[in-house]
Amino acid sequence: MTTPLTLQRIVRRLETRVRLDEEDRAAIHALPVQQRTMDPATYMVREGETVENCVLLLSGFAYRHKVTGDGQRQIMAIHMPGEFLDLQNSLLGLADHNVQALTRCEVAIVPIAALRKLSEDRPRVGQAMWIDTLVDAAIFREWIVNVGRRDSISRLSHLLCEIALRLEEAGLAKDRRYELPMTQEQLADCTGLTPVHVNRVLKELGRQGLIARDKRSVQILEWDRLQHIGDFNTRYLHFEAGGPTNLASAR
Amino acid sequence: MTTPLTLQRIVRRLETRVRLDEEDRAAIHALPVQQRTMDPATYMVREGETVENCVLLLSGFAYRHKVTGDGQRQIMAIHMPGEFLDLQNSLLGLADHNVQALTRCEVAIVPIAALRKLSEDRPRVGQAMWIDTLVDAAIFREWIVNVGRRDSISRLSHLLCEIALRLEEAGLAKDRRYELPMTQEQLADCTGLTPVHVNRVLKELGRQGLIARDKRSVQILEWDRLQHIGDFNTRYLHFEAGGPTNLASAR
DNA sequence: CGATCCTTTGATATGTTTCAAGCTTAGTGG
DNA sequence: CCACTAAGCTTGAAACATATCAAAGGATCG
Repeated sequence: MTTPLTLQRIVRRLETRVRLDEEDRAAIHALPVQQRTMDPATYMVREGETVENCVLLLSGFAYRHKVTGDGQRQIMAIHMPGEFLDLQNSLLGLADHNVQALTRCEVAIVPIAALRKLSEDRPRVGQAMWIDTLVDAAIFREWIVNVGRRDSISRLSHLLCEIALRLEEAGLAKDRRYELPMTQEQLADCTGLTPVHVNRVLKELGRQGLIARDKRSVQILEWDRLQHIGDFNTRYLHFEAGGPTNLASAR
Repeated sequence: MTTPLTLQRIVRRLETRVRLDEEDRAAIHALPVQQRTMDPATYMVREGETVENCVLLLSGFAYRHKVTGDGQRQIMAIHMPGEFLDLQNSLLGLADHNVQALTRCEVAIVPIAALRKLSEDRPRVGQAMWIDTLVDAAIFREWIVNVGRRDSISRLSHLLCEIALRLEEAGLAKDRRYELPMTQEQLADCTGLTPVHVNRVLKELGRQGLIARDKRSVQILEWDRLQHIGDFNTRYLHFEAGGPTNLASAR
């Protein structure tokens, strides 16, 4: 049941922001973990349901979203390998939004009760999980700004910058090139635009020589200009000092 | 230095979501607290600065915001008496947004270091503070939806509903009537609209008999319809079972 | 190799912004 | 207590960004 490799991953994730001691690590290694694979579009959490488990993404992408009364969807976050998905809902009873697999995903599943106990027995581990959710919240805030106050070109530029840096930070991309795991419709749902308009804006970014696309692959050709157009500043991502080393110009 | 009354308030706030024992309470009462009054528009936290203190709002209103590169402002949250203001920034090093007094405020100030230690010594208190920030995050998410996918009438209706319920939950308003602590420009900054348009929409809500305004006072005349127009559902506020008793129709 | 999902493009419609000016209210000093 | 000022509210007309509608062209996968 316990798969050492995935627990190793949890330890690594938590240790990026808080120093843990041997006992902390041991407690994490004692967690009951189950590993699973999920097909694209599988729901990991559904709005209105009680959350029993917490999911750690081992591979693949997932996203949070809500659907409005008239059926429009808004994506509130995208998640990449190494990130916790359900600390957000875990301590709050009923889930207030959906979490869904974007691509095929491998996940580690931990019962909430175990995490809750862990956070009581090993306060520093609890603090690390808390900080993890605070970084999520910082990104939510930036998205409010993005969607509330920037025009369509800035919005998409901002999103492309964020994804690039988060992927690089996670060691999943480099040289400002990556495989975008989303359709244009999903990009639209991230930015509060229509798919049609996303298409036009992406074309425009290409025409201006800022990015190059080939199918789902994105290459940022002019990082500084794209960052400027997207009004993008890394502060809200709260990378540790160090961060993606090859992106000095980004900070 | 320690003012028992304000500490009492912290205990009450934290106890709404996690059961605390005597030792937990004692530890909270041992916190070094300073009380202060702040004029409207005073900055409590400034983007880019290190956060040394955590502020609990005792009276008055405050708000979180960022300013974009071209000088537009987006408000990401408004806070009312009884709420913690800086748990969000506290554990993350540099603040990624501003927190400012909306009205004259009385606040209790606690050094971050003390809170950090408290959360290690008394894990359940740490958990309570964590949950507090998770509720903030839930509200951030709903605001992304509001600003991203609802039209101007829904957006403002939604905001008016949220403020009404949060005030009532805090015992600061009843019968769906309250004093709105914001100018129309600030409402615009909450909803990603222009002040001019906020004005027109408020007029429209009045014309439709949904609300009545007199200066800053707002009375919601038709709760059910306003809630419907605003696509408003309380789930994301994560009130405890019970909640504002006189608002059965709201849940 | 047909079917489905995704992307692209054009024409038109619309909600919201922008600009500009007048009006009201609250606060301040003479 | 009035006059003055600044801040906030209200209204109208024109401009603009983005949405909507519609249809065709690619890609992907069983």
